[in-house]
Formats: sequence, structure tokens, C-alpha cells
Amino acid sequence: MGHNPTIADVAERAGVSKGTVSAVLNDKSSVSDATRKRVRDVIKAMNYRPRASAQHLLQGDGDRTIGLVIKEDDNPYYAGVIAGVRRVAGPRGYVLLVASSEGSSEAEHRVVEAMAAKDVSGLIITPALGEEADVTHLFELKRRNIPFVLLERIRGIQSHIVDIDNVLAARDAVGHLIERGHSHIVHFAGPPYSAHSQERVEGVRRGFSESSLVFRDEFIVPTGAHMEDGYETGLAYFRACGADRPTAVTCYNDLVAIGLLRALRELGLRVPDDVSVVGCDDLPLMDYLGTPLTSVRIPKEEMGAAAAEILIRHLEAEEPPPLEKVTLDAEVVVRASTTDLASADRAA
Amino acid sequence: MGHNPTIADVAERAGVSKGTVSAVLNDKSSVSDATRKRVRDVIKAMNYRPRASAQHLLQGDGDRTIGLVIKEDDNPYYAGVIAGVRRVAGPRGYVLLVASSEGSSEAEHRVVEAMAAKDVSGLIITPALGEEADVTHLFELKRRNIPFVLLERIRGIQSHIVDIDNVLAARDAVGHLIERGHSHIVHFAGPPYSAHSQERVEGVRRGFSESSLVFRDEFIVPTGAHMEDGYETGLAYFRACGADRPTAVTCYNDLVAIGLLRALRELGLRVPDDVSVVGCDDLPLMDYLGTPLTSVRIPKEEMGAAAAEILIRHLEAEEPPPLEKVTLDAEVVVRASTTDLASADRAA
DNA sequence: ATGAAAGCGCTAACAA
DNA sequence: TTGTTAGCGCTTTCAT
Repeated sequence: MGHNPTIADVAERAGVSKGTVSAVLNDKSSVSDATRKRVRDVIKAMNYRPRASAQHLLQGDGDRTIGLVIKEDDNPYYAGVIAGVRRVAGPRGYVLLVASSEGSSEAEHRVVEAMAAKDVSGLIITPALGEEADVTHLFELKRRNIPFVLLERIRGIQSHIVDIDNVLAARDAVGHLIERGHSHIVHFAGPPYSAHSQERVEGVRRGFSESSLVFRDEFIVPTGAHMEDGYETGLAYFRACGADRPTAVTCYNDLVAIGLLRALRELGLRVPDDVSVVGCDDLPLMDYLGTPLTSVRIPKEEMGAAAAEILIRHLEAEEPPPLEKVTLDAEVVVRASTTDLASADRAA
Repeated sequence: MGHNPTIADVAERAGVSKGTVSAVLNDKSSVSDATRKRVRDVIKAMNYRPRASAQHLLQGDGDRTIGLVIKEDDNPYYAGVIAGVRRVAGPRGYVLLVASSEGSSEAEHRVVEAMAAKDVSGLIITPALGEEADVTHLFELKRRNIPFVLLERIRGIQSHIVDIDNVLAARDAVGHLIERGHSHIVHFAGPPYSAHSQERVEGVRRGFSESSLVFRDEFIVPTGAHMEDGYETGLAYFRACGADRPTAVTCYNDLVAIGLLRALRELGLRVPDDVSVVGCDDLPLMDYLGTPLTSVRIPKEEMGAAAAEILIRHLEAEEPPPLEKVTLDAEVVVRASTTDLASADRAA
């Protein structure tokens, strides 16, 4: 048969009424053992499964759910954000559902639609930057009056936003290096699907322009967001650059930095003696590495928490509250992977 | 007012019929601009939001969703499992929704209920071991005929299962050490909410019993599943043990091992010279550490993929297929964190 | 362009 | 114990 069996199909086949089947389904005591068994058998035989969406339509209120859309399952960065969301959403009785777009705008579209179809109360989204800037699903959410908070600024869409100042973050990273006497600095840039990535590149530019150093396009090395990316790009780059080797690298994120660290190690270059490395995100892991990594601290938990606060406030408001824009600050956390070139010279 | 506004409320307030409101909602062209505007205004004013569950009840078929319940958001182990699930579920048109129980049986209950209420097609669950062995939600799933696959064996419940042989895994880890001449080995054990944890302890026992060494209860050191746990326990343990220091530690998982590594580093103990360390899971990260970590490879992706295969097969079968039990193998991956005691002696 | 009515799959209230 | 009826919030004919 074509479609899935309904309660009516079961009722008919079992020779009882829909009401009786429903009673069986809900374990009511008012059904005779004989009927119950018969109905159960039919249910099993037909592989019948009640549609939760039709059951009572109970969800209307009893069901608080927040959908969170991230971009990479394997980046501990999101674990931080998730923890923040959970910290505020949990106590308020919201269940958290997470889905990843893996950086694909199209996948994001599907995932958001699915969550909307599932009737989540609201969404928190880290939007992927599509070539085609496909944000139709976001407009769809607005049309359907499903509240959402964005975790990255995206043009052409009005919404709640919680973001950090990536330009400043990257500028500070570069600034930190320049202060310590570095003049040959390159940036291992993130993936194109990330607004953060682009903003951080801009921040690097800014860092240069605020110093006496002159920026050159080659300082930006396209890399990615994963350890592998940092590793492979690192290997290739430092093999190729020969004598004209940079004294420092700022990375799109910590994962890339970890990859780069490995590449440098394998190439026999020492960190920070030969090359200083600074990451971004400040993952908990950073303190655990052999040479703890200097990184720009992104307030991941705070971001998640703030987003959840705003979303829930919106959800529970009688009328739609005004749009909120929150920008959190990043800050360089100095560890062992960056050295002061001046004092190093002095020492030598 | 008490309950959420319905389409009828909107219709009434706007002085039109439900049908018209519905038309506006769905952007039909058959509505006059004037009416449309009026309806839209009322919708906004009432903060009305259509219930997706009632809209067409369309989900019935068009909506393929797999819910995955994990136990720790911040453990890259699950990233592997997720990748495996996604690899097979994605191409088949299933959207993946992930939720974490954070090791709490009660939270797992809530999360599973929520997913069931959302009408996910099926579930893959890493069950938390509750004190009270609360598996009522799993029975609930069976009653409602919602297929699921377990990623950890759990007693008292019949279901599809994909698991690994943890006893063997831990035994091999210990065996590896014993082969290399270690005789004082301890195990940093995992959290009580994990069956894997208990099985691995059992495996350690087994490793001893298969050698000439005699096992003692103190060899099992309760630790946890996170880096912090490994770090703190490591610090405390190695500070306390004085001269009677173990030459090797097997860890519940890689995260714990990473924490332990840090502790040893801070205590001035060298790995593997002073202490050999072996982890478990074989996270991608292991290759990136300063001293790459010997670990027991758990086939994470394969587990996820196998679970997804079984689940989807069940979902798409006309009648319920027989229960499947898959057990995958683990295998020690030797890296730099374990040394051969015999040859070390020789060298000395 | 709009309204009235039927129907989606289910539960609940009431008879029988 | 069971069947019948109404109704949940929405969409979709079909008149008008």
C-alpha cells in the first residue's frame, strides 16, 4: 500500500473502532485483554506507528525546544557554545537539539526547515556563508514567526544577533606579535563559508595598518578550519618559503594552529624559537598542549548563553520584543607559543 | 489570554475566515492586498504562530529525521560517531538531530521523549547508565513502535545494538604494556554512567589475569571522561604515590590521557621515559600532540555508520526486521607515549 | 477575493 | 467494554 497505515486502517483490520485502538495505544485499562491482544497484533502486523504530530497536538505548550545549528561537528569551539546555551536553556525547561550544516548553506537550509517542521520553539543559528547568499530559510522563519538568534552577522537579514568583534580579535593577535618585534607575520585564513573568517582577515589587515609594517596580500594564506588544514598548509607553506620564512603565524582558529604546530615540529622548526604561533578561540585544550598555545579568547559560553537568553526572552514575551544586537569582546591569552623577538635577539 | 492564539483567533480579530488567513500564511495569490495587509497586521499584533504539527500533518512522509543521543558534547569521540551516521544518513535523505544527555539518565529520558514527540523517524542512542537503571523511555519507544539502535549494550532491553568489545580493547592496552616489560600498571577509569567504562575496567583485570602479574584493586583509579579529570587525578595520584610509582597508565579515554600528560609534564615526569601512557578511542588529535599518544583505536565512524545502516533498513522495511547485534573490533595503535622497559634498561 | 465545509490522524467525552 | 461523536489547528476544495 502507498501511504503509512493510520489508526483507521488498524481499526478496520482489527474489526474495532478507532477509539478502541486509541485506547490500546494509550494503555487504557478499559480494553478487554482479548481485544487488546488482537489490536496489538494488527498493529505489529501492519507495522503501524502513530503520528506524534497528530497525537493530541499536545505539543502546543508542553514542549519547549531550542534548535541550534552549528557548522562543524568536530570543532570543540561549538562545544563551548553549546554548553552556554544549555546552561541557560536547561534550567528553564528547554531541550536542546543540535544539527550541523558542515558549512554548507544548502545543508543549513534543509536542517532549518526540518527543525521548523518539527516545531521547535526557536532557533540559534551559526549561518554558513553561501556563494549565493541563500538566506531564504531565514526569511521563511520570519514569515512563520519562528524566533531565531544569529551567531554571526549576515547581511540582508534583520534579526537578533550575538557576535564578537572578529576584526578586533585578529587585530589584537597581530598587534601582540608586532609589539614583540615580529615584522614578518602571515595569517592562515579560515574557510570561505565563515563570516568570522573574512572578518579576521580584515583584522589582520587592520593590525598591519596600525603599525609601520606594510601589508601584502601574500600574507594571507588560505587554509581552512580543521587540524588537517593547518597541518597540510603548514607543511606546504614552510617547505616552500625557504629563507624568507615568517617569524610568526596567526591562525584562523586553534585547530588550524594545532595542525600548524605539528607541521612545524615535523619540519624541525621550533615553537616559539623559530616561529611564533597564535591561535583563535582559546579552546580548553590549549592549556594541555606540550607548548601551551597563545590564543585569542572567544567567549564561547557567553555567546551561547546570551543567545539563549535573548531567544527565550523572545519566546516567552507576549509580543515580539525589539531586535537585540550583542557584541562580545575577545582578548589575547598569552601562553608559550609566542616569543619576544627583541629579547630573543638580546639573548643570542 | 491563556493559550496561544490559533488561526481562528486571528480570523476573528481580522474579520475574515480561517481559509483566508491560511491563504495569507501560505502566500497564495488569491488574497487582496488590503486583506493581506490587515491579516498580516493582526498576526503580528497577536504574535501568532502556526503550529507546524497541524499544518497539513504533512510530515508523515516527507520528513526523514534521525535523532542521535550522545553523552558528552565536548568529546571528539562523538564527532567521529556523528560523522559516521551522517555519512550514511545524509545521502539517503535523512536529517540528523543530535542531543546530549551529559551522562544523566534523567536527561536522556527527557531528550528521547522530546525527540519522540517531534516524530523523528528513528533514534540512535548512547545510553547513560542510571543508578536506577531507568530505561522506561526505551520501552516507551518500543511501545510506540519507534525504531532505535543502541550504541552501548544495556541489560534488560532488547534492541538493535552496535558496540565494541571493550573488554578486549582494555585487555589489549594492558597486554601491550606487559609485553614491553611493564609490571606496575594502573588504570584511570571512566565515569560510572558509562557501560564502556565498566567493561574497560573488566578488560584491565583480564589483562592482568592473562599474565603472571597479580591484579590489585588499587590499580583502578576512578577518574572520569574529561581532560580535567585526567589532569586532576593525575596530579593527585602521582604526587601521592611517591617512590612506588607506576611505570605505565592506561586511561579510560584519550581525553583523560591528555589530562594526565599535562599533569605528568607539570610534575616533571617524562613520557614515556618515566611513565608510559595509553589512551583509548584514538582521536584524530592523537597524532597532533607533542608526543603522539598510543591509543586503542575505537572504530567510531564505523559504529555510527553501522547504526545508521541498521536503523534506516528498519525504517524502510515493510515489516520489522530481526534485531541486529554488531560488535566491532578495537586495536592498539602504537605511538610515542609507550616505551619498552626492557630496552630502556638496556640503554641505561 | 472570500467564506463555508470537509477532512487530516488522533484523543476525549459520552452513550450504549 | 466498546462504538459514536465531536473537536484539536490547520489546509483545501468548492461555492459564491
